[in-house]
Amino acid sequence: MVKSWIKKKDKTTEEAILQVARKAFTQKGLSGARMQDIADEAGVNKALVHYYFESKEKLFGLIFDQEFEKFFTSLALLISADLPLFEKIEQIVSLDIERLSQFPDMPLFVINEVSRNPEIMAKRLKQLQQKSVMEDFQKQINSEIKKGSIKSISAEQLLINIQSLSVFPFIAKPMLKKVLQKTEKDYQELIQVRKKELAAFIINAIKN
Amino acid sequence: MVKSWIKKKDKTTEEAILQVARKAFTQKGLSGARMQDIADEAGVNKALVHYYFESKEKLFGLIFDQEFEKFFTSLALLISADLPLFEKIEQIVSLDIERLSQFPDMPLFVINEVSRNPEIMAKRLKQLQQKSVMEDFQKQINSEIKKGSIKSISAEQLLINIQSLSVFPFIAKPMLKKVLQKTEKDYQELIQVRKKELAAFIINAIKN
DNA sequence: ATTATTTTTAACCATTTGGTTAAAAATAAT
DNA sequence: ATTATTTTTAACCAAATGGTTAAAAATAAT
Repeated sequence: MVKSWIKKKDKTTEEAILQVARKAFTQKGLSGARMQDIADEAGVNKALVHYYFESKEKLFGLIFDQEFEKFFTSLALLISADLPLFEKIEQIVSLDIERLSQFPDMPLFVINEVSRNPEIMAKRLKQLQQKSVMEDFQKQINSEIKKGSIKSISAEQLLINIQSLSVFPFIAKPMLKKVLQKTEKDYQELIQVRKKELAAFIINAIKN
Repeated sequence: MVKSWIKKKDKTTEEAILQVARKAFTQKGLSGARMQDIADEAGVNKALVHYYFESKEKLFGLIFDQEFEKFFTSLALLISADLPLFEKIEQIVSLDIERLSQFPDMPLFVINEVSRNPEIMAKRLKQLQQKSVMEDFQKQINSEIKKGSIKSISAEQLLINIQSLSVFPFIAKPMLKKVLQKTEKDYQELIQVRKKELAAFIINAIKN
């Protein structure tokens, strides 16, 4: 419990715990993760974990916030950015797949914990929640539909489609790997192919 | 522990437990579900749950098998069925969304537990694992590509795309509901719209 | 009716789990 | 150097958890 009026020399212990805890929670979930395991893997006494983070729920909450933000940060900005639609789709797909490659455990973790306890999101929604984001995107799409450059579709359905196609292969990776009998290397290759082909797939689906 | 050489009069108790256990496991996962809760909700003593199903793992295994089968049954058949490609896509999407509407907790449960323990799938893969299913599908697609009726795509990528678009909105439902600020009714309506539009979206994406 | 078998329960048990406490060790302030 | 403060630990604790046991209740067989 760092007293703020005292300058602390290093946060390495606290950070080490947080890092280990993130791995534990994202891989095993709130109920599956064990405080003792977190302490052990961080090489500290369990009481120290409580000393820094009070309770399992508080620690979990911290990590959830960070992972949740990873999910939506920059995505919200991109959705309502001032970019040609097709280019925007390309950038969203590209951003998604890069982000997901970097944090592969994140989406299943967030989805899981929101499913288990939907209230957890309440406070955390800031950007996407702002109506203007989806409204602006809808306007852009309506304009394209009117121009006749794309088929009729709602902003929501299009956004769900993009996120489905980007996120699902990461969420279902262990299952898909087995079903399609892929090695890790094979599967990563498959993802790289997706990164190239996905935007075109989506654009073809809506363009006239 | 029903002795098989004796005819048993009713399976209602065993079935009641199984039903309650399914709900518990699909909603809370293996580590989140509690044997005591299952017993309580089924209105029986906890020892009786063990009497019928031995251990938590065994009970979980039973339910996983059943849910896992829901995920793939009839899908494997459809994929390699002798149907025109576009019609096949329509039927797969239709089957998926009906199945998912009926068992909304199933996909996240299966994906989760496979992620937590990939070995769990090993024994359970029968149909899709048979190479002929994906091979037949690939042949059909190759034939269409050669004819020039669709763009180049691998059977695997197309299958992943279809499943992503169908399954993700169910997996991420609590999150999407909050983000898009939908009531339960709104969201179900959104799913119904998808059921109509999704096949066309996919077909447009690949057709020349 | 009596016996055998199956189903169900209450009472336990050992282990795990999140969490606390008091003291020790390390570090900083004076 | 001494004191104050922060960091870390060992030893606990109560509750929860999966599981067991022996006996009772219910049902079936004779």
